[in-house]
Amino acid sequence: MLDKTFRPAEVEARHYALWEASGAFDCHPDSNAEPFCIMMPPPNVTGSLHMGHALNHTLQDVLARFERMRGRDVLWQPGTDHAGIATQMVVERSLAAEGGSRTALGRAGFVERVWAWKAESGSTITRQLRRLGASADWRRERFTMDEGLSAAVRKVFVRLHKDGVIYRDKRLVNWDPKLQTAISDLEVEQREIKGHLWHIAYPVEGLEGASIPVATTRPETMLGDTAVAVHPDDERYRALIGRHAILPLVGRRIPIVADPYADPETGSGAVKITPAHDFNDFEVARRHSLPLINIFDPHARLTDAVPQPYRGLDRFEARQRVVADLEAAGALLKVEDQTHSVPFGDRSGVPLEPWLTDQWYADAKRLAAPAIAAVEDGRTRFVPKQWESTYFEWMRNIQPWCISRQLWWGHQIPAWYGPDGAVFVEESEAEASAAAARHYGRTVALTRDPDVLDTWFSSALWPFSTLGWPDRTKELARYYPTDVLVTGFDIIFFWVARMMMMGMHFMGKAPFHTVYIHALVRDEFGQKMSKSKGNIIDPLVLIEKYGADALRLTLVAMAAQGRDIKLAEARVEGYRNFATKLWNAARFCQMNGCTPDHPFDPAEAGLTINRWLVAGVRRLAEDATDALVTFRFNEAAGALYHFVWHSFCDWYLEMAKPVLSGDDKAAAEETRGAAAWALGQILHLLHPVMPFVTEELFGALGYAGGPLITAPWPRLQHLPVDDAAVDEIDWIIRFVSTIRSARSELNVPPSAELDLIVENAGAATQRRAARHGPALSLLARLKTMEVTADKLPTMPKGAVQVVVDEATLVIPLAEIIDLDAERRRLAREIEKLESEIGKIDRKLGNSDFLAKAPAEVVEDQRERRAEAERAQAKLRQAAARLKA
RNA sequence: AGGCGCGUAGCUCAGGGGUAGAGCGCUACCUUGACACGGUAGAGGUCGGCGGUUCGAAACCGCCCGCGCCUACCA
Repeated sequence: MLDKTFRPAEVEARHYALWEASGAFDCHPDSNAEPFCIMMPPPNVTGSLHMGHALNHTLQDVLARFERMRGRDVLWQPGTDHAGIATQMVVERSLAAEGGSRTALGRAGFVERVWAWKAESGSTITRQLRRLGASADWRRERFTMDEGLSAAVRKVFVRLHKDGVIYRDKRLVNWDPKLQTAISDLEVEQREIKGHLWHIAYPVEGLEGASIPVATTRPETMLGDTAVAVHPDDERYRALIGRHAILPLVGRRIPIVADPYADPETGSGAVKITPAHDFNDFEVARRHSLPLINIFDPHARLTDAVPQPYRGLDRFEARQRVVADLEAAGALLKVEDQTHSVPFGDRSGVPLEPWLTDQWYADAKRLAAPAIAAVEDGRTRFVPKQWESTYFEWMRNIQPWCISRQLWWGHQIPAWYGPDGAVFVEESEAEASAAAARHYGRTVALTRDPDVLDTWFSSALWPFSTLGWPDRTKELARYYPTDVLVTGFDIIFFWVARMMMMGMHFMGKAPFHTVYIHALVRDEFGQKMSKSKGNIIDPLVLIEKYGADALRLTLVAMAAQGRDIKLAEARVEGYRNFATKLWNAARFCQMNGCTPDHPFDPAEAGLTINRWLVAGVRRLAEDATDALVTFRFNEAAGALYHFVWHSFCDWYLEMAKPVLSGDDKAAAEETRGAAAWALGQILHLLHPVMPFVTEELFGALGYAGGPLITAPWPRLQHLPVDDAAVDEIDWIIRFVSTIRSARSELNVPPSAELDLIVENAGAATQRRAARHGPALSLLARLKTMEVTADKLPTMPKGAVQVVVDEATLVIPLAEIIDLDAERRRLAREIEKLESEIGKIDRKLGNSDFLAKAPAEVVEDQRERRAEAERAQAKLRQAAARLKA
């Protein structure tokens, strides 16, 4: 016998281990089944499970389990990402804690240390994904720095270099002075900062006492100025164009140039040009052949290129010093408060410096073109569709991708330099040496480029590198292109776009047919979860408290397309209650012999309730299937929740009770089989969302063909939908609800059993009442029920009258009834119907409505009016009889 | 500045040209042999505002207001 409540912890561990050991998660490359492949977005190896992971992997697991049950050969390819910067920072921090440092260890020692860290701590996240129930094929788990994947990276780099897509260039990059590395545009986080706008007077050479005012938010950069620009049409400064200004504090002669970049409306209209430390200024300098003066070292401290007093100062100290000196020199015109955005490193959290360095770039524009086309013509579609415009917007304006990083942890760039700086890009040192020997005509010593690649470079290859590329493996042929990618919108640019580009370039096909973009999980007030706000909800805590199924159902039920999820713990609790409800429904079935050993043919059900049940289950299966196929996860969850609770438990099992304990043995037997069948179908349909509780119940009730994880998905389209049975049960629900409502409003004690008279009963009502007497009595708490086609000649004293269809239900309540309450109730009902009739009359009185609305809509309104009027007449009559 | 999304019950949200929905919360009653993590019945809404299209708009279109996010720029 099942316990009174479901206890998830023990069940989850047991079933997960069984599933994994039984090979249920395994793909079958040799099978004849149609493949279905999902590439898991590899979580950072440093990661631990957060709500975003929980949502992302729940949705993937729902799809994987659904398609597996539908008979597809599912490969859900798992793995982790080496996460260059993040991992290097983690290991550096732990080194620092023990008094060591990266530089003290040296490169080889440090990398070894990171691998040791990975061996010890790198499986945290995958262990946690298992807790969630993720049914990935863990045998195939990959890591972006595995040898195979690393070989793929080298091959891609070399090929793209030979194709001219990858090249080396000296230009401004976003430099992170804390991490000491370049980063890509995407890793820049703009933050609004309250700062100042300093207006500085630059004296003009040859014009005694004249100066040109410039305005800046970064006064320290003036030390690197090499020009002042004004707009060519700006009357105020036209006379100064071609002259020179004398840079205060430095004394350098710098030209005053005309350039449309200078906006007369902004600042003073004259803009200082610091080409080595500003992206716009760099372009201006290029147009005017201005010199570049690099005033920062890699730590963003001032170099020897600035006057003596400032050398070696940190950029923030330098600012104070420069402002003070300008003021002392009388060159500071004014200072205004100004809010402006400042670029910060998303990992380091410090302001970035545009800095001139040699880096490796990928010509993303070239790679983007086929990737754009693939989405334009629908080879890859985004769900929801509006994300396609986000993708297009970025891809069509894509900038060169800086792919080198000055780190130690990552894929070292396969480029070697000869003694004269000639570069040899090859997949191995031996090949590079050979190429160099050919180039120089002799063997030379080569130096390898110390940089590593952007982490996203290797994840861009994930859809094919994990399948064995560049080898032509069976898996690659079978599972690429993959079916659906499930991910968050925050990495469309970082990852999705780059996989599209690399997939098109190297495989000739887009890596997925569908990209399903889900929302962000926020706290219950809509705030982004963050450590600093302290509003993080830990999925593992929720799993422990409510079970993985409850968390999964919550996330799935709230995963409406295109909307963020505001998660409150109360929601998880509510869905945990659903798991308990399901559990108890199964317990009821078990206690009443509604078990699968009782045969039932759903196509041949005899009893009305069972025919109704079959129709309901069939529709549920269709709805759930449709919803999952179209990624409407929330609708699938909603349909399942509603059917199980409000159809199966609230009505079916209640109506089944008198049958199960009744005298009709055949009816009881059929109902036992029907309940068991329906519960079995429900367990199948719920399994992708709630794998643990369904698997447990499936086993505990003795269903055959387990485990459920590999059981076939219900296909019930062939089953009958008996409209007459549906109408009949709807009538029962109306009948019972009407009586309950009256009882409640008149404060009839729930325990009181009533003697009911149904008068004016038509043929259908008489037949239905006769067939469902026991159920009606139980559900409406009746002692006796008398049904007559006639109208009662006299009303029993103190009788309540309610209307169901054509019949009037007369409930004698002489001892119990509160006559005033009953009068008020009737008046209220009549009033309600009156307003409804009024509404319909306004429509029917509109000749345009009659002329132009579809006939069935008009007819429907007429019927509704007639019905309302009939009910109202009966209630009026009842009110009259009550008085008498 | 541009783009995208959102505004529906106290809260969190579905829905979507013809009866206004769910969960939670709230109120009353009920420990009835599956379930109090439960049952029954209820209260609660001019669907952000203004126009337009339509026989009919909460839904479609336009504008406005408010909120959120993304991208770009900011001397």
